[in-house]
Amino acid sequence: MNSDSSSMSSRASSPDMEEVYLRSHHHHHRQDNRMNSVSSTQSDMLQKMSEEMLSRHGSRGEDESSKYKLKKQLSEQDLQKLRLKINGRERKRMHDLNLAMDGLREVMPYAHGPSVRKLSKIATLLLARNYILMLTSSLEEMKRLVGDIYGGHHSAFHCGTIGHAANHSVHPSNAAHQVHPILGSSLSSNTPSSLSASLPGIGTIRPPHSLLKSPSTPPLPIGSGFQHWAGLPCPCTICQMPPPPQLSVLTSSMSRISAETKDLLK
DNA sequence: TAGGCCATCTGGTCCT
DNA sequence: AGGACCAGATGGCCTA
Repeated sequence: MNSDSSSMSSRASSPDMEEVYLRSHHHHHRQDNRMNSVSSTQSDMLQKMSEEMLSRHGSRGEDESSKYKLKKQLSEQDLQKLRLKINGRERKRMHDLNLAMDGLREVMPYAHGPSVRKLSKIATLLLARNYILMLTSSLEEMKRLVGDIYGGHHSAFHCGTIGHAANHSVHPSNAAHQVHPILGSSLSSNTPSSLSASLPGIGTIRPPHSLLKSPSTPPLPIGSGFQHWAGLPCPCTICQMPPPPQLSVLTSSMSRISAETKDLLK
């Protein structure tokens, strides 16, 4: 499954393809050859197309019939140009969609790199969904815990004043800060099952054709190696400095999750 | 070689 | 009318 961007770009997904094609029918590329093979019969196809349109829609109203008669009246070359124009738009649309998919992959807590195979589209979407569910759940739990402990007056203090300043001598990405003291053992004791209980979607990467089950379906364990949930960020504003390079402390944990997810998706 | 994934083409439908 | 969106079909590439 090699679907990296280089291969993608090699597939003539450029919006300019249409123009290139219109200008010349000399193709050297694999994809171009395919297009050429398509276009070699294109005249026949277009002829068939217009004939089909007429026969298929012959019983329709006068408007539609005249519409297709009008289309029939277009020269073969015009029809071909129209088809290529439409194809080009569709290619561009799909290309943009793929760019958006790449953008989504970039912000996913997933090991990136030249040696790492890119997530498939379906895996990207499923992982993104689980990631959002996880973040939402984390946020809710964070709010709940802060509310429980400080009665909703969290903003009036800084966590450094309540006894874990030592941990703040390093950036939150430091391992010493992975389990936030505020959250204590309740979080560090989180097991995959408890996480799954609060996060029905997490760890539910499924085999093909059962990929889109509802979150209420029993989730699969995301991997035997995932023993605890650490790495929740400090909720206080001082600790909320922008995490380099792009994600929060959750990244390390989610990287582990996604690495195991990737294994499941192999 | 089968299956997964993908890009592309195509016709239909909906929207502006 | 033209463009956007969608889904089906097709065929190529890659991996187990």
